[in-house]
Order: sequence, then C-alpha cells, then structure tokens
Amino acid sequence: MRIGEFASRAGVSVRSVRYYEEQGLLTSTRSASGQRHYSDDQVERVAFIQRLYAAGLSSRTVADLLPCVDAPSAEHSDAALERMAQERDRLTEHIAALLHTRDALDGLVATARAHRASLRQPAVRAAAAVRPPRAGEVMPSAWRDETSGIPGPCGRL
Amino acid sequence: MRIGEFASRAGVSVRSVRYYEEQGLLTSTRSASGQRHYSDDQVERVAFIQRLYAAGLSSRTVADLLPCVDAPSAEHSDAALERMAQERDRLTEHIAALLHTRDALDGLVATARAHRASLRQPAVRAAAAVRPPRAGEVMPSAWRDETSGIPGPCGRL
DNA sequence: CTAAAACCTCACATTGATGTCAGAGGCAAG
DNA sequence: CTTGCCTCTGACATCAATGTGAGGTTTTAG
Repeated sequence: MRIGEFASRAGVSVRSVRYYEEQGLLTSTRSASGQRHYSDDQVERVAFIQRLYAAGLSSRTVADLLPCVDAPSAEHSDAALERMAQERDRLTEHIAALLHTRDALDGLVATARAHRASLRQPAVRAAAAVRPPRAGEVMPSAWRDETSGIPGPCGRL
Repeated sequence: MRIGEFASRAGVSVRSVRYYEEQGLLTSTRSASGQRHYSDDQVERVAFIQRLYAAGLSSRTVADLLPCVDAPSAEHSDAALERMAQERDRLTEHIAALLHTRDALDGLVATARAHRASLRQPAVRAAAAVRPPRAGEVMPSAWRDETSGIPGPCGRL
C-alpha cells in the first residue's frame, strides 16, 4: 500500500511516516518512480514506535533498540541488553512519579468536592496529606497577595 | 531569598523560575530595585509544578488549576472540578499505557537474555506475546531486507 | 571605593515531533 | 489527453520549556 493509506491505517500523519523513515525507525520499498510502499506488518511497527514515544523514549533511543527487536542476533551483546533494562527502569521510575502525582490530583479533587459541601478547610492541606513520604511538608499558602498583575482566579476554565 | 538561591534550592534554573512567573504559576515580591524575592513556601510550589509538568500538563493547564489549589473558594465551580477530574483520568490512562509498554520492554529483555542462552527464537514473538489483550497480533518480521541505506545493527549503542 | 557576582529585561537560539507550503512528477478515470 | 488526487523533496513554521547572550543595574565582599 502507498503512504497515504498506510498512514491513515496506522493512525499517524503522512509527514510522521516519512519522519520515522528519516530517523531509521521504518523502511519502505520504493516503486520505480520513487513512491514508498508498505506492508501490513509495518502498521504494527508504527504502533510499537508510538508506544515507545509515549513512554518517553526519543527517536534516537528507539532507533538504537528497534533493530535488536527485529533481528535477535549475537551482536546485541551486553550494551543493548543493558540499554533496554535501563530504559525499563527509567520507565518504572516515571510511572511511580505519575502515580504519585495522580494521588495528589485525587486529593485535590476530593478536597474540592468536600469544599463544595461548604467546609472551609484549605485544599492545600489535603493535597499535601496525600503526597508521599516526606514529612513535615506544607504546601505554599502564599500567592494570595496579588502583587503582580497575574490573572488569578479560577473563572477562566 | 533572591532568585539564585531560590532556583538552586528548588532544583531548577533561574531562567525557569522567571518563566514560571511569566506563565502565572509563581509570584514574587519585588525589592525597591526590582529584584525578586521568594519565601520557603514557594520552593514546594515549584516542586509541585514540576510534578504536574512531568504528568504531561502544560503550563497553561497548570495555570488554570493552581489558583484553585491555593484558594479554595466557591468560584471553582463545576468547571474547575471537572477539569481536575479530567486530567486525573487522562493521567490514569497514560499510566496504563506506560505499564503496558513496560511489559513489552520486559518481554524484550527477557527474550534477549534467553537468546544469549543460545536459543534461536525471534525476540519479536516474545514481545508480542507479552503485549496485552489484542489477539492474533503479530509483530513485524520485516525490516530484514535492508533496501534503503539506513544504519542497521545494534552495534552503535 | 572597587571589582566580582548576582540580578534585571529583552530577545534570539535550541530541541523533537510534526504541520504546512511550494514546485514537480506519478497514476487512474473520464 | 486532461483533470484530479496522490506522492516526491526540501524547506520553513510551530509549540513549550529552556538555554544563552547582550547591555545595564544592584548587591556583596575585599
């Protein structure tokens, strides 16, 4: 199939497909006139690339790892293995941080809900309470002195 | 404290601190000569901002939500609450996707290790097997015909 | 007092993935 | 053959957070 259909099937833009090729993440066979052609398999590949992007890997890193995914040979010695494990760990850390932040957001939402039930306790405390180990920590109660001309209230959502 | 100490205490660059202020995420009191001054509280605030950034929120979104964190008032009506809950859900989805990708990486690492034990099974299969619900899915076995002059093997890690 | 270090504003550069445009050629249907 | 849609390359634009540098003022240390 040609690039247009391929791109829409993979759910990305034509531009992106060309970019992936430029970065060495994807190959295409070219017709005599120079047009790119793709097989169904490649669609899966794009999905995988997207997932790695979402995981925070750069094009460069993906380009380093993908060949090892494709052709497991003796060459991917310790270095590649190391790199993969390392990215995995980075990802694990990142996930932990996100869970953590999500908890904070949960706290905020909960407090907001509670507040709407007419309680007058500041949201900040609840958010801080939800946050993890660090003890004795207090969220800034500042910001109320609107010294600079910065917007302010919640109206503009 | 002045901006230099503040920035290093918060673990960000001076430039970033000024940027946060420009974006309405942070305020500062100014001395007569125009220099910014910060309180200890603000350090926490920066940490929180960083976490929201890491969670994929944009400056704009953070600017929308932070005031509600600071001053829980009746104004953060449904809109703000909605927004927070929505960001939380987005985050949850994102986390799920990452867990998912991490599993795939785990699969790759495992396969690579297995391969180093001299087995000849292609890594691709293992990775796909680890991946989640979608059935009948097969990773691209292509890429071996190196038609274009794209780099290739794993050597350059 | 003087020099160094820190600060100010303004403005332009950078990075990564992608959008967009221009000019030219390819390919199928009428 | 022509019209319309798709593709090609190449280049410039975008966005967000940050880096960087110039040119000038303030604060601090000797």
